[in-house]
Amino acid sequence: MFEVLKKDKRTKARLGLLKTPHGIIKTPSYVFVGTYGRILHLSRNDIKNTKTQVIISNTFHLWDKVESYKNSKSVIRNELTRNFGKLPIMTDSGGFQVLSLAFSDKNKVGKFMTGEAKADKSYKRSKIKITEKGVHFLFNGKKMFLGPELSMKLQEKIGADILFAFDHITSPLDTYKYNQKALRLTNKWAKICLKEHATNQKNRANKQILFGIVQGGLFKDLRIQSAKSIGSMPFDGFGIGGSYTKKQIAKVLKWIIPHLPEEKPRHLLGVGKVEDIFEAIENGVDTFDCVIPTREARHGRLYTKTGYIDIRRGYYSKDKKITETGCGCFTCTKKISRAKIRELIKSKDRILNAQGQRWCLMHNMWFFNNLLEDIRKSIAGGKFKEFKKKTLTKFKS
RNA sequence: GGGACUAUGGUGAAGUGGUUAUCACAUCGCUCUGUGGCAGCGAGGUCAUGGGUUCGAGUCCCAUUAGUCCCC
Repeated sequence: MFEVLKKDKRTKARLGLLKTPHGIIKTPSYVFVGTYGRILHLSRNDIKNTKTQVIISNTFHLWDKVESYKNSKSVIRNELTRNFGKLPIMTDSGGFQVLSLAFSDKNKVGKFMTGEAKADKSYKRSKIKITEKGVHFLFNGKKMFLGPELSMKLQEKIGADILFAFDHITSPLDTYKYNQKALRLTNKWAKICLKEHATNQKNRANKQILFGIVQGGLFKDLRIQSAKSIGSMPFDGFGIGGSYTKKQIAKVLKWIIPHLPEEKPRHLLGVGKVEDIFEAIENGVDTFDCVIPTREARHGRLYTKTGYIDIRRGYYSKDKKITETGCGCFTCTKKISRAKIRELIKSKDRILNAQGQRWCLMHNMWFFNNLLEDIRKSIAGGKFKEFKKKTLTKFKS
């Protein structure tokens, strides 16, 4: 299922192949986010043009579909394949909603996650109730419940290639004691997920892959404890979860990675700025997903080797150059100028605006896929460190 | 020559005389890390100019200037 092709001599970076029922992922690889089972504004052909290898959708957001297609098998998987193309797909467990729904205001979640809201006492986990069995919460005025068994059942029906166990994420604002409690639940739920998963896979032709999730917040002993316990369970791979204040990702990874089995793949959940990618890979991460390339594309931020540009700025209104000279993305190859992209994305017309977003999406996704391709080459050539230094020196964030 | 109307950030508009002048678009700046639908947050006006009335004027009065329209 997972094959390590080469290990970097100076770092923990590694080159690998992650084999799934719907294709092989060359690792390290970026995983793009298609929460609702599609990438907004992109057709499967567009996605193909971005060299995307794998996409992650969200169980929580696809829940409705599972309900409505209760009796017809593989309908959702077929729909995902229709939207994404024939690609390996991951599904997140819905565990993250434990956090985001608890704070409902989406703008606050970010702050909550990065710990920037330390002084604000209104950040309380007040809108949900977490029990031994899972999480009770209100959504659109409806009382709902999601737990490990249900998450596994839903994920089985959605039909992704790689599934994640239902975990309990914490925030940098949570105390040691709270993290301890959360960790106990994550471990307990992990076992339930494994059991449920085994049952679900019995009659499946193409077995789905299941990743367990390491938690433990920003506490070294809890992280190590979690890596050891989750790492010793018979998962196919491991997700690394949590939320971090800026620049703590590498530190946490250094605690965890030594305690995870070498032969199994590791996925870092929700992280993916350019600098973070290098830190993650350097510390032994194989895949990672993040909304940054797609969300920022929709907001008009385009990535280049020297940093990003905010294409909506007036400065670009007469800029006839393509986004980046030498870029092989569909947008740049089609010679869509910065001025044109700006004109479209600034448009109040829905259709035109969507076209602008599409050009940006294709550029950014290609940019990140290309970067990862270069990283893979650098590991293959034994020059990862040099490539990291060269790239980050040039790239100004 | 006579009369009417208008004059508020870059643009277009709102503003019964009373705390830090409102909105949209544009501009500039910041943000986005297990997203979800033309993103969010923030900055820049002292209200054409000069006087006057008033405790207090963008808001009332006068003059000047500019523009639009009408009459001769």
